[in-house]
Amino acid sequence: MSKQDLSVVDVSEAACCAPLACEPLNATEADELAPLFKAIGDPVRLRLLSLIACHEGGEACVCDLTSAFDLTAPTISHHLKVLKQAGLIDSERRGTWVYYWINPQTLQRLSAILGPRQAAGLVRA
Amino acid sequence: MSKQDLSVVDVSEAACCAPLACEPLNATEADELAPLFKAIGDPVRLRLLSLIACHEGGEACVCDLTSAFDLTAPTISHHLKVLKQAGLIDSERRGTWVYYWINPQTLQRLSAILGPRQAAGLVRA
DNA sequence: CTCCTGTTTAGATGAACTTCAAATCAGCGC
DNA sequence: GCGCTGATTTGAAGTTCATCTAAACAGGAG
Repeated sequence: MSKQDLSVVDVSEAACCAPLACEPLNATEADELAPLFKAIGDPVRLRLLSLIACHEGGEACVCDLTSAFDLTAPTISHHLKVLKQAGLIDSERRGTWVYYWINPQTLQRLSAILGPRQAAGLVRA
Repeated sequence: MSKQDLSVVDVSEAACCAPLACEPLNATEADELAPLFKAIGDPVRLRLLSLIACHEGGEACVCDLTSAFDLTAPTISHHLKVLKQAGLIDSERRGTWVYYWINPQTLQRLSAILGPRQAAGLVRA
């Protein structure tokens, strides 16, 4: 708590246009960001993320997800854990079932890093 | 101007909000997209991509890139190959040096998938 | 042509990842 | 309590990946 709360390395959000194309990521930033992309760099996890995001109410229980794959429950559970540890999703147990939902902030952050626009509505076309 | 005409006007992709959050990716789409994310899911490759994107003229030669890492030239070459095979960058040899540049289309596509190009203004602090 | 620098390929090794089966944990109903 | 269903953890097998060294390839200079 030396300075303000610079908790997460947030990539100079306001300043430039395309974060990734504006100034080179340093090793620290890359080490922090790469695992997020790696987490969605798997077909199963990408589909899981999509299934959760699309599910009504914005959340889905594991049983719904498992039935969409030809994989065993432990495998799905493993992938969900990876996504959760990356901060892409969150979960909560309600009675018998465990529900997962998307963390929009994290997703948005990744999109912003890759994509030029979106930094502000005033960005030139 | 029958109703048929209207029905033809399909706004499947324009109407929705966030590709990933709109309707679930099927296995084929996920199998196609995941490798792209996996390609940038490595700290070295993410930095490489950023270094290339930021370099003046939009392109960088391998010698510039190699010097930014504590890795051997073959390792850098390997990572560049991965990025190129994913369609994220392209390259050309000019005399002694080989130059790499970003393929903006691919990058934009990934950003669009993650980023809810949602109508509402984004976070404006 | 021969050497030298820059880049890529080939092969090898150790770490990480995906997946499963078996076991364990967490609620719910009898 | 006991058993049942849903979900996660554990341990292990097979595969993929990142990285290196050594060698090959490409182009320019002497």
